[in-house]
Amino acid sequence: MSDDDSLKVALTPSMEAYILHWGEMGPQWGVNRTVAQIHALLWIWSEALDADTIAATLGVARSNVSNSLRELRDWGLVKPANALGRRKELFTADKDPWEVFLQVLRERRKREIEPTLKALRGFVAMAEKEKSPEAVGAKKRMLELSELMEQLCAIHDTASALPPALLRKALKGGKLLSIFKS
Amino acid sequence: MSDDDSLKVALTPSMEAYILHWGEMGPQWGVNRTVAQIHALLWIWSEALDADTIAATLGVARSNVSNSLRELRDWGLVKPANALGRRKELFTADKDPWEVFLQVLRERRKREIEPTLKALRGFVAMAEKEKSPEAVGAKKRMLELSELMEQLCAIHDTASALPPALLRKALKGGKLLSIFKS
DNA sequence: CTGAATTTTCAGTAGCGACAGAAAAATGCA
DNA sequence: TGCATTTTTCTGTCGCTACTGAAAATTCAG
Repeated sequence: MSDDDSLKVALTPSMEAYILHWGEMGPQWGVNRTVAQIHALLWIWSEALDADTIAATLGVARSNVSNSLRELRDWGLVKPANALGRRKELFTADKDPWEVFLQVLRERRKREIEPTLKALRGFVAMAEKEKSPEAVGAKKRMLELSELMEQLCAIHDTASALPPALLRKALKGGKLLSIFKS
Repeated sequence: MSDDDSLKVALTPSMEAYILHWGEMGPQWGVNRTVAQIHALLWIWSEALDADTIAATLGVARSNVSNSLRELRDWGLVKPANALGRRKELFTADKDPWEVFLQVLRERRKREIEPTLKALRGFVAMAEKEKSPEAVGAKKRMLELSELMEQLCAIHDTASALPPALLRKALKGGKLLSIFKS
């Protein structure tokens, strides 16, 4: 706590606890601690914050904040808020949990699922030339896996084509669940 | 490739490519490269393999395989196959992509979602005592987030209560998608 | 019970990513 | 256009995790 306290934002205990917890979760979701903490801070704090304030509040280097903010922008989770009359840039995060969730889903699909699916199809093509029994079984499995991924993508496509409000309502109301039971 | 080649299993090019790719994906899903590679190998290979063979095939230390296999057993992704008359233990992975996917879902829920949900409820309780406008907004958001997680858990519960075959059929047939459109 | 085969644990190492701090670049007001 | 403010890039360090190889423990045949 040797930082410039004058910039710090006054976190309540619950906010601090939340930010710390989120920071621990981050690594398991493919972003590092600082990135996750910054997102947590911007998500929980109503007003937009500038980079220096974030750095002071979280007790990390200014440069670290700069890099982390870029990553969050690449993820589509943080956007610049225009600073009326302010010199410093301000940043905010979308506050709607569903939007955040769906955005992470979109991004992970783009970054991981799609490339893997493409690679998988390549492997299947490669396996066409391989005639051993082992190779035949492997090819079959790789094909099944790619089909699974395609199905998941199709579900995602349909769901994300809907107006968000409708999607949320459908899931909340348990209407979705009924389909499984019929 | 200075290992004992005599134990190695003969991977086709497509298998090798698949294992390498999976190894790269692993870290983004919360397991390290070796763990992911071993799972890929056991998944793609029809017969059960012993630890030494795995080590030789992947070119990693025997002890590394031992630890990784334990982790995979903890994830419920690999199980010992009884070695009829063999001294060495053999291991296999479930070959069904859907089963693997659902198992990962189950496990991640148990390890990450549930504890976070519990923590979140604690934070909300903590926030009850905090009366500033900022704290009120934060509490509201944390509550919304916990509700989102509860809904996702409910969907997961319903889906996993079904016989697997039925679930797969529902998803494949696109029946699921229709609910969104109505 | 003894000793070989096998697995697990342990301690040390190496490599990689996160991070801080300094230097460079960019921005925008006078 | 010059200068102060702010942001980004760059370089080096630190810490952590994955990994190896060796030692310890376990298992099992004879």
